[in-house]
Amino acid sequence: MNDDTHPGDERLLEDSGELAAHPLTRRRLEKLERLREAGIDPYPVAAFAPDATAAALHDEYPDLPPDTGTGRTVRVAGRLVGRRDLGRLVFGVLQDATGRIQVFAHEAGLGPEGLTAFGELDLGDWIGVEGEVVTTRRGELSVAATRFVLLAKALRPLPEKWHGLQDVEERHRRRYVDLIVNERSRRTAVTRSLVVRALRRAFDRRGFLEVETPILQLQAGGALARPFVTHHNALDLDMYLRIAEELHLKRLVVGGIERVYELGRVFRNEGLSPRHNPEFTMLEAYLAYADYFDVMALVENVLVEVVDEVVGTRVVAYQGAEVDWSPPWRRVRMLEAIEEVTGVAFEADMDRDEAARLAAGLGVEAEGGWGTGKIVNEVFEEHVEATLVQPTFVYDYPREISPLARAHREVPELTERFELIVAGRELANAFTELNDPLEQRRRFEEQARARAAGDEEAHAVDEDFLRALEYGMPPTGGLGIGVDRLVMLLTDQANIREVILFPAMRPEA
RNA sequence: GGGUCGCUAGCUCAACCUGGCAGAGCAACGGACUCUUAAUCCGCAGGUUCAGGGUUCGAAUCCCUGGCGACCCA
Repeated sequence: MNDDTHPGDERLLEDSGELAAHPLTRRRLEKLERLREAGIDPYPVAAFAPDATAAALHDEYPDLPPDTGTGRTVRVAGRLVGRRDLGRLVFGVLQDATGRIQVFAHEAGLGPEGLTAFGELDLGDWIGVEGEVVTTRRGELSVAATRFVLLAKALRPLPEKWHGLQDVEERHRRRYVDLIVNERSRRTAVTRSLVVRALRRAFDRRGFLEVETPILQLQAGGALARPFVTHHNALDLDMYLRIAEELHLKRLVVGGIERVYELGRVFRNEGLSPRHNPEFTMLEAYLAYADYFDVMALVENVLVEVVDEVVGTRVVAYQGAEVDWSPPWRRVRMLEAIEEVTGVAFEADMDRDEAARLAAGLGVEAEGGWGTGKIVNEVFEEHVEATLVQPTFVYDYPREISPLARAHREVPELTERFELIVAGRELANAFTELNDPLEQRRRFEEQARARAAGDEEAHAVDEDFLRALEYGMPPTGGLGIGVDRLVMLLTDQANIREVILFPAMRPEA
């Protein structure tokens, strides 16, 4: 290597912008050009077909003694992430999708020119290596290269080999780099995929039909949240990104799909926080002939299956606590849970001002538009939710905050709704669905009044949904599971951005 | 929206409190080395200290404004 300029440099530099401006990347650009001059394509097509992976080799030869050959020739491919150059002998570290394997490069295998070329590779380059599976004198399983191929040249340097990429902002903005150098990020991404697969399998096995419903909607309903607005040019119409899957899935139950689910992205126009990303993944499922107790059993069974399949143990560490997913999970009525923690006994049919007075005693100031139900819910969220570490079904939620849930069979101010709380946060939300179209209309109208009074998260009246209910929806139980939160719980991640590969970020400065 | 903290070489971090030549390790570059495992050894190079403004003889450092991020609160 030297610093002489080479033919083509001028054009190269013009084409490559900031890469040419920095010495580290400029050297790589120059190397790229020299490869081309030497007739080597730095981005060849289908240049190499690997027939082995790092993990498979380690699995197959776990106990090979040091300094041993196997007589088996393999082709491995991946990114060069480490190199120890001893002159006439070079150790490389190849990282593929399954793990890492050492490459042993010496003259006996590659010849002098080949060895030199191997030494001139940059960390980050993709290569393919063919050679015998051996162990070195120190016992490291390696591929003793007899041939290697450059598969793709890397023009930017990798982060530090030991500490990796630590800067959280940079890890999220450059997830590709994060994944290259941070094992935990890769593991989290894999676990997420396993969780999603296990959820699908659990619902599929129970006879649920997976469907896809509109994300672009004329009206965003099914949850109490503000939607994103977008615009359809051809129709010259403002449209909304969905905030839930609920109303369409229940239309499908009306249509006779008795077990239905959707696992997809929903969008809520709210702030960023360690637990909120504006787009996140929700699984909603509906089953006919069921009530919320049936749904509790379903949620418990499904999630235990997922935990067993993905984690393998039922006690899972989360942020210093131990979450024991072993069923049965505790079940407690919301009002009882509040009394248990605060010592204050709210009643569902309590006068609104009395509820406000009790709440004030607990440091929760009721706003003007809040009724008893909303006040009670605030008290629960403020004082109780965070105390529920082990999986807990909290049930019988106030009607006021549950416009789509069926009224409680005994207490009219309540609904047959539950939330599953784990590690102090809501993981699932479910209810016996409200299928009385006239009652649903009244609930929508209550919401419309709240909306008119300034509550931007209040539910809008959805006439077509009401029309669907008017055709008759069977008794139905429904549920929603926050998939991102489930993944957080199973990967011990405190921040939702760690379980979303490309989390929402403000534009770079 | 408010508060606290952070942003220094490609990466990981010092120097900031107490203003006085901006440093180390890794990566890179030149060299040595046929069994390394964060290889080792010798040498060399690398900076818009997030941006802008202010104070000062002098600012990475102190002050102000802004940007991005983390955490807490709403």
